[in-house]
Amino acid sequence: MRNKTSPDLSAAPSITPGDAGQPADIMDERVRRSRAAVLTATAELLFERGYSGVSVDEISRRSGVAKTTIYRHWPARTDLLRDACANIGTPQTTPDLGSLRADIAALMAALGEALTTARWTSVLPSIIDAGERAPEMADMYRRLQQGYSAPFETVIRRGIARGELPADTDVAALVAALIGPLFYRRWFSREPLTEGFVREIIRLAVG
Amino acid sequence: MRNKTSPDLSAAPSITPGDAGQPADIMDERVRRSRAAVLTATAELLFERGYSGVSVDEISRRSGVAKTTIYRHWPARTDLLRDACANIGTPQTTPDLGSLRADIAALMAALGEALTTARWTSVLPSIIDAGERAPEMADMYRRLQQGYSAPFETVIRRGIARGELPADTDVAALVAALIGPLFYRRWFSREPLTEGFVREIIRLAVG
DNA sequence: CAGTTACGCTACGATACCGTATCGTATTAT
DNA sequence: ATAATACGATACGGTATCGTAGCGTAACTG
Repeated sequence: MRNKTSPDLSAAPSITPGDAGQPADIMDERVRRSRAAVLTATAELLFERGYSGVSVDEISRRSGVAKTTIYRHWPARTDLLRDACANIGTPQTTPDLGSLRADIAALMAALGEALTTARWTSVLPSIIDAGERAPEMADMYRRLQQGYSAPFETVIRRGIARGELPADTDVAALVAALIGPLFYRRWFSREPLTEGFVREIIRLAVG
Repeated sequence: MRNKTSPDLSAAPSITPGDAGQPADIMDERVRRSRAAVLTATAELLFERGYSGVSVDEISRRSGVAKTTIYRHWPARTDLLRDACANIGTPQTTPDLGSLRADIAALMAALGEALTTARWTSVLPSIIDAGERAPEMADMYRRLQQGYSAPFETVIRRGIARGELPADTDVAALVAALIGPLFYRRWFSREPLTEGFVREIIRLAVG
């Protein structure tokens, strides 16, 4: 009845790209296993070699999933890479500790920790590079980025509402003044990202 | 007498990598032309496709210089790319306008201008990506980076000497607080980098 | 002007990669 | 159990790399 070449995921309309239209618990067990193994191996390779250094053949070798099977799930290499990149990053939660200073301190400490320890930080430049030329990669990255900036915006807006910041505060600029220097240290100046440095940046921005 | 495969540059000891041991005015005219054409085409390709998207064959096509000639000048693709990358960027001068605020304003305006207009900004993520895995690319990038940060450090140190900043100012952190947010806007958040934004960042850092 | 030197061209060999086709087998759902 | 479905293995065809070899020609230098 159906096309024989691609796993059946048509029962529910496709929502996310890369054919994950079916909730994971209804999905055929074999499909779930293959997809997970492939995405894990892809992430691993991304960490090691960056976006442009990942090949489907190597993903197949590393994951133990046949290359043909990979192409049954993702129509092209770029679709697979987009899916894999969309799931990297350290999920951030929005603190609510009662004061702007405390919330900012918590967010900045978490960000500093992620930037110095998380493996995905080595991939990000290559993802941004891909986004410089591929609009759909830029879209995907935008969502990743907002996962980091949104909590900052939230706590800053709360701070404004509480009167801890002027009503005409430039929220986006303040976010940049907080996150920017940390990113700068990790990827551009490559100096050590210490707690003292983070404190100093906080002091300058909302001191 | 000599090896027939590689241009003769042995009269003076090699100083810079990628065989530019000979000053440009003593160099054989043909060598000078070839090197220049290749480096120009390479830079062009870097702007268009990023570090990992540049191939020697395409450089040869684009520059009109035979691939064999390219390999007579650079032993490997990576050496050529390193040379080409080392010359991108907008050379920065260190202002001396009498006050810290004026110097900072001048530097930040120039940086903001470069980040919004210069073509090399699209290549930088791929260079940083290369540096994440290749130490010699990281070294090359470090020199590029210092071209931007050094003028900031200079004017800040002068400001400290003048008493415009506390003697215990964390110079590196202040540089990060100034440059970081601008870099953040250009490559990470991709929001418009306006003069108002630059002013706000300056105000927060040295307000 | 003569000898040296750099260059262009073509042709390689080797490798890596993308994406597809085919066919038989194993697993899952019904 | 049985039919539907996903998977694995192998083998492709096509392209794009990297880097080298050989040979004739053009250009520069002294």
